[in-house]
Amino acid sequence: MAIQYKKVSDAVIKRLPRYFRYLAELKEANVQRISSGVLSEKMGLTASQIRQDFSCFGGFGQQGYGYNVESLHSELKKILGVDKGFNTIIIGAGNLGQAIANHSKFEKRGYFLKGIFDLDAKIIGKKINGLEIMNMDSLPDFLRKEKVDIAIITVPREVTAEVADLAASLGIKGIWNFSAMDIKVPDDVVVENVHLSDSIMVLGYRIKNN
Amino acid sequence: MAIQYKKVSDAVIKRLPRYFRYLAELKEANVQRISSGVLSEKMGLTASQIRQDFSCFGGFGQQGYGYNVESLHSELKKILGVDKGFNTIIIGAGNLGQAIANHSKFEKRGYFLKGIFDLDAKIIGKKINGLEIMNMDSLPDFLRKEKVDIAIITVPREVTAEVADLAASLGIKGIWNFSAMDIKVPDDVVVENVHLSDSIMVLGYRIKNN
DNA sequence: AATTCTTGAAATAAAAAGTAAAAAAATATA
DNA sequence: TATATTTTTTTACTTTTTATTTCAAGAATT
Repeated sequence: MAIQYKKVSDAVIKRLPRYFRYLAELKEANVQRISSGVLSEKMGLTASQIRQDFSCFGGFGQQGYGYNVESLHSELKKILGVDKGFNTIIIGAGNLGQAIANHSKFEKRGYFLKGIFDLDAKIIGKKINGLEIMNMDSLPDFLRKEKVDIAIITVPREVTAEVADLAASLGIKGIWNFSAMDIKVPDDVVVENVHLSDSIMVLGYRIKNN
Repeated sequence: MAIQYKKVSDAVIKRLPRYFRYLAELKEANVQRISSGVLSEKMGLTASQIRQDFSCFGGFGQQGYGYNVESLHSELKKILGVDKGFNTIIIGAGNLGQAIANHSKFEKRGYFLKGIFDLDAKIIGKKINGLEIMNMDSLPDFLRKEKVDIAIITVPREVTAEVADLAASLGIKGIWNFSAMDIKVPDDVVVENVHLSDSIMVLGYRIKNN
């Protein structure tokens, strides 16, 4: 694990994927080095903020030179855990669950889909992106055999709590929650919410008040 | 438009949909009134924060009584614009676009899908949730005829900027951006990002550092 | 060798967010 | 009706978080 001297602030953490995206772009464009000043213009941040952000994780830059794009990109990869990758399962093979399962980009970026589960007998057995939808009943056995880090929960509201509890009790480390509902699990399980309906409501509010 | 004396902070705005959800639940359960204290326990916030949040938009409560669930819910509805609703279109009818189009909950909550557009000749004409996927070419005409507030952009990275510019130039007021890319549009267009890959990376980071 | 860049770290400043508490208003109770 | 209680509203305060500035030191370039 990366050495971390003090707690990194939330704002910084949320910027990391964005840095990662820009670095990937620069790498793509065969840019070898970049200074915080140039990057700041590209990203609409201040140079000093960028330097401070990176310095939370150690000194990746070099005075008089800037940052090496390739190596900064791979540092970010490590920080985000994308280098080793994460195993995932999807629970809930509805529209959204299937869309995520089909989203090949996630595989490329180190999030490996190992299984898809649902309760609906009508779709169990159906293949999505090469994986058969399995019965929820087989989830405990499955998780005992496979090491899975992340459960992607795309089930209806009503069963969300139950599913989250189950996943947590089976040793899942993180939940990516797409249900319009708050999840309560022990502290050793991390929850990241994607509340789509909340998100569009915020958009609506901002449109009204813009 | 609701009277707004001073700028409401971002943190408050982001909590509004959550309040809205909880109020809906209470209404569902036929709860008539609720005090900030009781609500705070339910939601894991302090009573004082809840009162302060609501007071940004005017006094909806009554001393000695608390908040009337029904009327607070409908106030929130107005604040979020859900009462009048928003017309939307989806640009990009891939996996994610189709999943969103099929997500009937949005309709119920005041986001009305008026059209789906794509470039891919193979899927143009196909019906999703009762709407035919239209050719991007017809977008300008379509937007001249229909009053559309929100463009939901679910196209590949490469065309995101172009599509966003187009939508903005045609009078769209808000963009719900699902592309893993930052969008730059004039200030009269609001952008709300749902960067799924950013979100899962943050989850990964947190798992590693939990 | 001198000059120019550019980082990293510490200190500072600013902003945002949350908490607390007094004042006011309505309700409930006796 | 008077009084006690509840609970909001509003303002002020505190804390936390976030961002900026400054500057010494190191590296590259000329």
